[in-house]
Amino acid sequence: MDMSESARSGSEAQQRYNPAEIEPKWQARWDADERLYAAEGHDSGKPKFYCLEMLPYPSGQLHMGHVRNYAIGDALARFMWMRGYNVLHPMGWDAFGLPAENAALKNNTPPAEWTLANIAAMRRQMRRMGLSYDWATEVTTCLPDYYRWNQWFFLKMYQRGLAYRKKSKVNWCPECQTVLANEQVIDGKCWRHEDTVVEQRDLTQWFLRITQYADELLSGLDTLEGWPEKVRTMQRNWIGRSEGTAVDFAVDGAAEKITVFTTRVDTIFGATSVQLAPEHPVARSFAACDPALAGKIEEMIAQQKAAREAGDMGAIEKHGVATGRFAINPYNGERVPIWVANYILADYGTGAIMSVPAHDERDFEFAGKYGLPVRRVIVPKDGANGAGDLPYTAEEDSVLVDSGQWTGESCVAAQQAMSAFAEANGFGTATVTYRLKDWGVSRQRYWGTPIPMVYCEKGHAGIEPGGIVPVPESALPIVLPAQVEITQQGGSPLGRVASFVNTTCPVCGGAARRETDTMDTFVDSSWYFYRYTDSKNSAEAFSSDKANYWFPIDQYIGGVEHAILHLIYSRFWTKVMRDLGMIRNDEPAARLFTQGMVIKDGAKMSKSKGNVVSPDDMIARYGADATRMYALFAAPPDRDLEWQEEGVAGVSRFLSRVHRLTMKYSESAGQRVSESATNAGTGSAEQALLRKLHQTITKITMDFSGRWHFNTCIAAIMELVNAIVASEPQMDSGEVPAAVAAELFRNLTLMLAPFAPFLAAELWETMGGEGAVFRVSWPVADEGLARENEVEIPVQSNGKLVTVVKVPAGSDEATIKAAALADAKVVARLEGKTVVKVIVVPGKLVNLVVK
RNA sequence: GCGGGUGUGGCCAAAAUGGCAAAGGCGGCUGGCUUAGAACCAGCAGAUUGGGAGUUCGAAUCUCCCCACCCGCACCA
Repeated sequence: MDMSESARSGSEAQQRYNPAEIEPKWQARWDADERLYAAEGHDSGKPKFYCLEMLPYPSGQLHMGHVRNYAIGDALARFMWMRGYNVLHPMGWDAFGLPAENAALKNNTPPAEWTLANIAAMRRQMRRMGLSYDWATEVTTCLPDYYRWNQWFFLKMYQRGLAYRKKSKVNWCPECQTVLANEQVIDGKCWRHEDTVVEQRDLTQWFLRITQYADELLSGLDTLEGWPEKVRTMQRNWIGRSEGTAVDFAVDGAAEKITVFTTRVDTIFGATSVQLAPEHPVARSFAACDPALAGKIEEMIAQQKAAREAGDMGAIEKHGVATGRFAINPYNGERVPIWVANYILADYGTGAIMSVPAHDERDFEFAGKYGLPVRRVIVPKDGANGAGDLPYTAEEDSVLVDSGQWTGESCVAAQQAMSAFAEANGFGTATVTYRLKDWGVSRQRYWGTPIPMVYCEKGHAGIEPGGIVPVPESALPIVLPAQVEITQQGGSPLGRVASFVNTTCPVCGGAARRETDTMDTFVDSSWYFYRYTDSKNSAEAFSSDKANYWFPIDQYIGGVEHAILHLIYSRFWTKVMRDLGMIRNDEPAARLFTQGMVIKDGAKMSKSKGNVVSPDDMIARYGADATRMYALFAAPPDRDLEWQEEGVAGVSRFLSRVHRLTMKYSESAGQRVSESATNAGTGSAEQALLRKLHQTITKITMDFSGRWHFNTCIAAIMELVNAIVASEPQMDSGEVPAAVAAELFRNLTLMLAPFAPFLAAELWETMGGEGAVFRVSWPVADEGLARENEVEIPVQSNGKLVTVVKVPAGSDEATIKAAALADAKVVARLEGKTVVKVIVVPGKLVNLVVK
């Protein structure tokens, strides 16, 4: 009652919290100050901190996933500034890609225009959110000053044999009208069109030799301790390294041979057939003189295609057909039948296997179905001969039987010995196979980086007619023509631009045609974070000095959906740049954080589900501070977050409470704290408040350095504010001195700054604080003030609470025990019983074990 | 099938190393202020932590089994 009166009788300073007023005011000031969020030079004397969020595709609209991602990064960047770091916090645009072409078709707007307008709109939204980006370092991947370096890298890779062209079976998305990399095919569907089945086509395409780095990409994962284990596991699986042996089987009565890949060469004496993929060349050659077989193989291929299109490869039953031909096992000269089977993958290993039913689940099943013999050649070391059920797949503590000269050896030893034997006798070799394939980067699209290659029509010395000639570096960038008719069919749109296609050979000066495919947009995002360190450089992609200062990224933040695609390409690119001598780091990011999804009504927000919440609406209704703070408060950042508008309203209410309190006490809060608060009086209310304050500082500081449970940080701030509210009478009466109030509100504002920067800036100014609030030093907890001087010790009897006794903080075991046993309730409880044992945990509890 | 994650009041969620039957928010309820509502303010109620067993003086926390949901990978030789 006093309170509302004083609130009403208060001055203008007592206005209500109105984010619609204070946020634009601060935004205007921040926008006008280019140096505000600028990183300092290498000589700043401060430790560096590179805080990075994944750059968005400029669709034109920020969504809640972005808001969450950027709220996390922004809180961290501001905190690190307050901790005295030199922070690089950039933002950019992953601006090439198909949506711009689709929009062009739909609205008849050129992709460039559409994209740049979207970027402007989203930049505006980011500024409205108060995100602390250094816009001077902004990178836009669709501009020639950026993509010329894609071209430059491509040339470097070509020189080193890392970029090459080959004809192969590729994934084709009929919707995108372009090929896709393996990583971009999800369950047989396009990563952008989850209902579109990806087809297989034979095309000549450009590839980047990522497999050359397969081993390093794999072993490097072990060094990435700051990455989520989940992501590392996903990448390990994706790379799919597998050690084994390639063994040549001669085809009986023919010159051909079949090379099989096996990880269990030790079981080869148990091989009872050889199985070929339907597409295997030897299968084809058999089919050529066997129409019945040819028919069956065609059927198999057709069935597989149908299954893939139905997205249901698992449902297809394993089946095969005997070719009537035989292969010779080179270890024992045995003739085994050659089959063609639908479950053998043409593009893994050699597309052919030896089938060992006794020691492989799948071979066992297949042999059972077709009555192929099962021959046991491995037994447990200590078990009786032939003991145990088949298939027997263990390798540990197992030995070979019926395996010629290797009989009696352990599996592991035999694998090595038998590989060596094959090598020595010229019919095999130890081999490593990867699931990872080279990265197909050609796209038959317009809106991407032109591949800097031409085809010399007549050819010249060393180049056959139509041969590949790289464009010289001095001719870069190859600029994307502006006037292009975008259509949905008929190959790359660039192919129809005569002025682009027709050129001259840079070597012989004769007629030449330009490559009309463009690069996969994942090329753009593979190295953009290096460009941030030197985004205006027109002489090189970036200066090594600058990159070496800022890299590795100290914290990278983004969605887990990029665990394979973007994050494996980026790691590859980093290693290539290192080998080019441009950087020293082996990995792009020391720490990676993958935030959870934003969910609404139990499902991921999506237009098709109609459950999208617009950030603009939220900001208009509750303000940017409340919106972003809610995104941090509603769940730990790594978990999925259910968007509940009432929750945003709750955060908004909390902020207005902070505003009201700070305004009410702003005069005292504005006083310089002339004497150290540790010398303040000893009133219990003020002590309690100061204790709470310093406990809160400790907690938040800890959370920022470790696990980032911002939800609990914010909850802790709420607790502090609740405690202040509860002590309002004491503050009004002066029982809590003004100096203490000043200490409280000053620190409250500082702690709020990473989460609600607009309000923090406003309150800081009101209190007469100097400079930008997020460049003030982060508060340091005073342990003496945080410590309780008296602690409550629960006393249990057999684990059940009996009472609570108060003892001075730091009391020793004996004191606590004595206090507990002296308590009236305890005495009553113990009547007629025997205390068997007393457990005292100093500072924690007392547990009496009684009978 | 394999790998990873999650399960705490009506809802979102918190609880280093096991230690007061469990923070904070939303929602609900009561009261104040209001012509009334909104907003605001004061206060209240509400959970034996998916199920079961075990270890322990003591378990949301450790172990084992089971259930549910989610996310990766999936005929990889």
